Amino acid sequence: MKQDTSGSRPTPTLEMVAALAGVSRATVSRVVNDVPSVDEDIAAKVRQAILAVNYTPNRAARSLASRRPNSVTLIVPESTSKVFADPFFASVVQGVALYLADTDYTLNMVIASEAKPEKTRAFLLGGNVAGALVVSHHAGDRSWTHLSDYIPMVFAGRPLGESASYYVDVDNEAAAAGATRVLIESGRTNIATIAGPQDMPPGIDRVNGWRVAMAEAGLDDSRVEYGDFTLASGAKAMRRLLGSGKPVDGVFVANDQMAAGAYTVLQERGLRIPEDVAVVGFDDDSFATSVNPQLTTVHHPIIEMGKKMAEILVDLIEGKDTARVTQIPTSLVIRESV
Amino acid sequence: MKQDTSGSRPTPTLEMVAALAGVSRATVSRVVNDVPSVDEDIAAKVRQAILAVNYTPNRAARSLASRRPNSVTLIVPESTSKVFADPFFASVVQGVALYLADTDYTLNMVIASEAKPEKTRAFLLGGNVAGALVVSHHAGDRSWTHLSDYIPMVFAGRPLGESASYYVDVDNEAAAAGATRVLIESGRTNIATIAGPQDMPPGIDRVNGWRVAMAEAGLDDSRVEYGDFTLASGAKAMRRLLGSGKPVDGVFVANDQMAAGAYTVLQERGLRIPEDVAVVGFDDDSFATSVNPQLTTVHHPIIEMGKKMAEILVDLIEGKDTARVTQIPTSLVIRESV
DNA sequence: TTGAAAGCGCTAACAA
DNA sequence: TTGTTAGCGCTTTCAA
Repeated sequence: MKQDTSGSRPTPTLEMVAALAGVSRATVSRVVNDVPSVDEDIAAKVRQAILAVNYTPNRAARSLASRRPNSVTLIVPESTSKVFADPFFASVVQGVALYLADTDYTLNMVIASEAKPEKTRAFLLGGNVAGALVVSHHAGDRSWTHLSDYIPMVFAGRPLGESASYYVDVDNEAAAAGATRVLIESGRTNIATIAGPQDMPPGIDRVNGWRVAMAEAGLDDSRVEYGDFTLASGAKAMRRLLGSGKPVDGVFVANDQMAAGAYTVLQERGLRIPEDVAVVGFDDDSFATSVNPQLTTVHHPIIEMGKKMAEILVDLIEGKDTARVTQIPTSLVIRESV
Repeated sequence: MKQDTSGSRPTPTLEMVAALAGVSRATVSRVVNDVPSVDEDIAAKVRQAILAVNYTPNRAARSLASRRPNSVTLIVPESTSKVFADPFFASVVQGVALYLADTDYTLNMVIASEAKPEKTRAFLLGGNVAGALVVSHHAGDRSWTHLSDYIPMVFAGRPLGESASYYVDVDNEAAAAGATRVLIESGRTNIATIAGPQDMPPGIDRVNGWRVAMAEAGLDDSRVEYGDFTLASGAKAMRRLLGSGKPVDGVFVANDQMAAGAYTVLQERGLRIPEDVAVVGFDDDSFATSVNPQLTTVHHPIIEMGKKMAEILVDLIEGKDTARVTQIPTSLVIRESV
């Protein structure tokens, strides 16, 4: 870093702008905060002065004087952050950051250590933060729910069980049903599913969606094998499906990673996709396109989720009332696997 | 959020603690800031009062009064954030956050839009931030380097070309050479490499490491095919290697994802790993263990990188002098592919 | 519509 | 070793 030699002026303050524009600090403050009652000529002069001295408001002073924090916190439970490659996390953060960029709120992040939650609690409740977002990999994790009583909080994903908190999610069940219908409409009749863990909402909702579509078509909805959302578990589940002796000509897989696992098994047995068995995935992550033939899947708009979470949080902070649950629409991406 | 009904007291202030402990605010401030010159009995009394009223310092006030910002910013170039599944990013953030958790600095994040960089610039230079970290996927991206003249900055990864900035990285070349030696020591003699893009430092350095090891063993170092670090590109490169007619009994692949791609080709040709061809990867990410047989690879300590970056940044902020380049050690993870 | 003045909660000389 | 005092840079009544 360069030394702060000689005459390098201090960071410009409101005061300096006021002096240059020939008005009071209060007026400058009003201009900066877009208070309508300012004479347009004066406002223009002030804005010019702001540009001239290259003024940026001091956030700490602003927050102190206005008695309201200007940052929101993203809480990442330590367990989540341990999941090494977590595209979900990165994309939610991206969406959140993109939304907040257009507001006056700054985004800060904490890793919430399960060991000493008081630290995080104190930080959040100490009046330093306007609200918080929780991105937990296990969408069932609600250890922070109780803080909703004190500051605005928004969660990613439907909670397991009842909850009075705000959250945004996709309609996993409806999307899964839609994906299954693609299989059905392609003429497949022996359709199985590789489901996710039944202790997290996406795992539960996605099989249910499959069941709904199967039932409405009058097809057998008993062919389900479970995985844990990893590639390896998808391969194992596919092996079990194939080993059962019953025919399979279509599979709805609860996420793309497991679908990629299923691909390996299908292909090592010489089964063609989609001719012999059609596959539909869920998430539309990097696995969907890195696989051959490319996977038809449900697009999970993670960045949008992040944006929506931030939007709802800001609304909450500003006292607007909003719905507790927000579902963002998914879409089906038709590629080559059906 | 619960209503702020009736007698709910305001956030406790220094003043309240002082009153309760029967001392001046200055003394409380000293205790909070661990100033040594405080009488231990008084300090104890103060600490008790702090607990009693559940006091948390107001960060804005602190920052304002001390005239120094208490947050550091993580800059994520928009192009990086577009990389959907970026485990690298998530892990660096994790390391950074873990380190900062034990300091008084708060971590905030901005997505730096390439469209309007002035916004980010203004934020960073407005005196609101003590320092910044840059995590760019393309380690060559140095569009923020010039800010180093004004605030402390630390980058992830060796820059392309010269640079006067601070950065932390692994010694890609040495690590690649080490990985290649494992292949050599296992008795392989026809060793190829699948290299990464030659416009980013890791791509360059890793082939060079391979060359070093090959040369020192007196082996032919001409068998190189290039990929772009994706799984698909690794598969293609492997296909080219196999199609060349020359024998291959070992491959050093510049990252695990491409190694996974190479696996698929090897296995579809009926070649056994490691019996027919041994493979060593680089990164030790989730691909390394999701593949069968599990991949022997170089462990890239990303979280450690994040921690180190934060550590160096804090040192810089506090005026300690530190080395411009910091290399963190890698290790070889021996699994089943050699 | 504008300005004067009183703080926001804290730190940091300076004095005692 | 402790307290007094004067701000940090801004917002926000209140009066004009």
